[in-house]
Amino acid sequence: MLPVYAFPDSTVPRFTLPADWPATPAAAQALQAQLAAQVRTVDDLPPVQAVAGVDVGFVENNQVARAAIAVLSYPDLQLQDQSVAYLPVDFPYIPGLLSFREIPVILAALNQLTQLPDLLLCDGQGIAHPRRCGIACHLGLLTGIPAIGVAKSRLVGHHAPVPDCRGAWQPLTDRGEVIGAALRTRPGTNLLYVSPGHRISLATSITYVLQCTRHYRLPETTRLAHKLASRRPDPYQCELL
DNA sequence: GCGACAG
DNA sequence: ATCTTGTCGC
Repeated sequence: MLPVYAFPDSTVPRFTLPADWPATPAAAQALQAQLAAQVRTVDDLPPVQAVAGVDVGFVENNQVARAAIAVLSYPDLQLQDQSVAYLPVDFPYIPGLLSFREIPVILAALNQLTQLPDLLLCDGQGIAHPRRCGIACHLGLLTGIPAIGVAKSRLVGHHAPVPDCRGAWQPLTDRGEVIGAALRTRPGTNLLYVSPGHRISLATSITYVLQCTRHYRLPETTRLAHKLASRRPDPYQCELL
């Protein structure tokens, strides 16, 4: 029997929200301008042995946010660890300010992991954002973990038509700069919008997204996290709501 | 003023 | 995101 007093392990880092976490859209937008300056889009990642997919959903009439994280081994993509966390919602959904609504519950889920990933695949944009600070940038900066933005639709930017074959892509451009890629991960389906979050380049981001994609449009990391999330919570966790 | 607008 | 059955197509 494991001694309960030996848990949680104090050597595992605990992520917390900064003391100056914004409470209003105006404050959030101002903070993004500061954060964007700290984002690094050059490759600076360790040998990737574990990749995590993050998925956020809402329950209780959208009053409670639910974050699910699936950690897979890389490159074999076998499930290594998982966690689901819940937290009351305190910020509205505003295009461009998604991270302020989802990051609190994501940090809670990360803190429940036994093993931290070397790379994060986030649902949403990286620098393909009006102020170049999508949720993947924000999460990458707060955790220090290299992150990639993998969005199912476009927030900003434009691109040329993408051939209907897996692996094809076109640069996503906005105000004269390349901010990401419109990537085809599967023929006959909608594109994926990939952009660097933090500590990774666009080219490397595309490579990892393709490596994490098998027979479906979405990466296995995201699919497993989503499956985890939609799974009926056990009686024990129901008591916490 | 009129569209566009991650999840 | 979420509400939701069947159905069109490879």
